[in-house]
Amino acid sequence: MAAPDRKTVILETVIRLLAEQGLDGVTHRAVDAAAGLPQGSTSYHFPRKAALLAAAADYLAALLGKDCDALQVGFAQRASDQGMDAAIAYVGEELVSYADSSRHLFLARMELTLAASRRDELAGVGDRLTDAARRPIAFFLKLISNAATDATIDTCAGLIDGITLMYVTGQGPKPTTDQVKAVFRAIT
Amino acid sequence: MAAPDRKTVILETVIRLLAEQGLDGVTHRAVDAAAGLPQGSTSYHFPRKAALLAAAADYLAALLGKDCDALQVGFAQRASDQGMDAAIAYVGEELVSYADSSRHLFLARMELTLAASRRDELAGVGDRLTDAARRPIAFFLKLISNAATDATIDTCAGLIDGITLMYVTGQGPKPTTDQVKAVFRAIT
DNA sequence: TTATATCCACTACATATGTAGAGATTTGCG
DNA sequence: CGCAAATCTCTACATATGTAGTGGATATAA
Repeated sequence: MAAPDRKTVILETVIRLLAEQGLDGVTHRAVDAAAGLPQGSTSYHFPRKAALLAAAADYLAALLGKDCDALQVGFAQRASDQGMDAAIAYVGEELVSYADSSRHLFLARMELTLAASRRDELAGVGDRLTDAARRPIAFFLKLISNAATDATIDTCAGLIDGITLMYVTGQGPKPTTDQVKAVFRAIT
Repeated sequence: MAAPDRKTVILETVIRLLAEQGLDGVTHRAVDAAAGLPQGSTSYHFPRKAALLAAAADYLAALLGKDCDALQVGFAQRASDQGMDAAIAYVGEELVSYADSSRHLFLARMELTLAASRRDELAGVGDRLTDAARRPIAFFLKLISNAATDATIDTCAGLIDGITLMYVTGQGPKPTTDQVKAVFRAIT
């Protein structure tokens, strides 16, 4: 944590603002203020707004990647300590509790995915984010089922995102591990 | 179609802009221009931007309601003409083809739901939209299964939204009727 | 018809925003 | 140290945006 890089501070603030205020809450000045940096800092490091958003998306994808790595490490530990079943249960629990623990990461991803789907300057950003979000799903899918094609993974990732979105926006109940497992089994 | 009401033209344009450009593409002047109305028209009818968005959301909810009504009428016709199985198949097909036919309605709903979840001025908007989107899901669910609780309907609506969102943003494959049915069966 | 209220087109203005640039400051390195 | 390069802070400016106001057109009712 010692002396966090300026750009990193900015990108983390962008992700937080995306989650809290949406795309139009992200302005150069708003980022400066929210990060406690002097006005002009964000403009200096990311003069183009599209580049700022693209950089934030890549940073977000990296964060998602780290979470997925941690998940796999946690799985491996439990698999050797408590056996396969407990390890699988752990991954399932982590996936659903992720809706709470990483609410802002999820919301930021939704904002960026939506924006990327219609803004040419953000071409590719959506794919990188989706790929990062797919990884833990694919991991879990392969744990509980042997037959997991790309199409199946896509579908499951979409399903998980959907119930998470409804939950996170206050429009639906919190997903449960059993539901997730049932859905996965139904698809595969 | 004769002499469409000014406010209606404006609200339809807002929904189109929401889908095409997102929340930050919706400004009073942009709506005027996209609707081919003189500058100031949108400002006159909806001075507050929050009121403009709320009105657009209610209009969108009404559109979704009409589509659902049409779905139920279509179902009733086919049920008497071709029997129950064909009627159920029809509803299932309509639900998945909706991702294409009403792409812009779906995207606008996502934008508004996301915005409503964090902006106090839009309180209630998200609920009305979600309720409208839930209706056809609930209808289909009750057709293919007898046991359909509110929680089940919520979950299924979220699942459908998720795969639709991934498809519509170019991040996933097009959902199929079989998948939808399988998911519904798994949940109920 | 006239009176009246609504609807409409246009203009005005304060603020917010993206972007650029000019100095000041810090950092890396011989 | 001394100097060059990178980094930072601040200011400036053209445009975009939300919002208000001002007449004129139009419809409606007595």
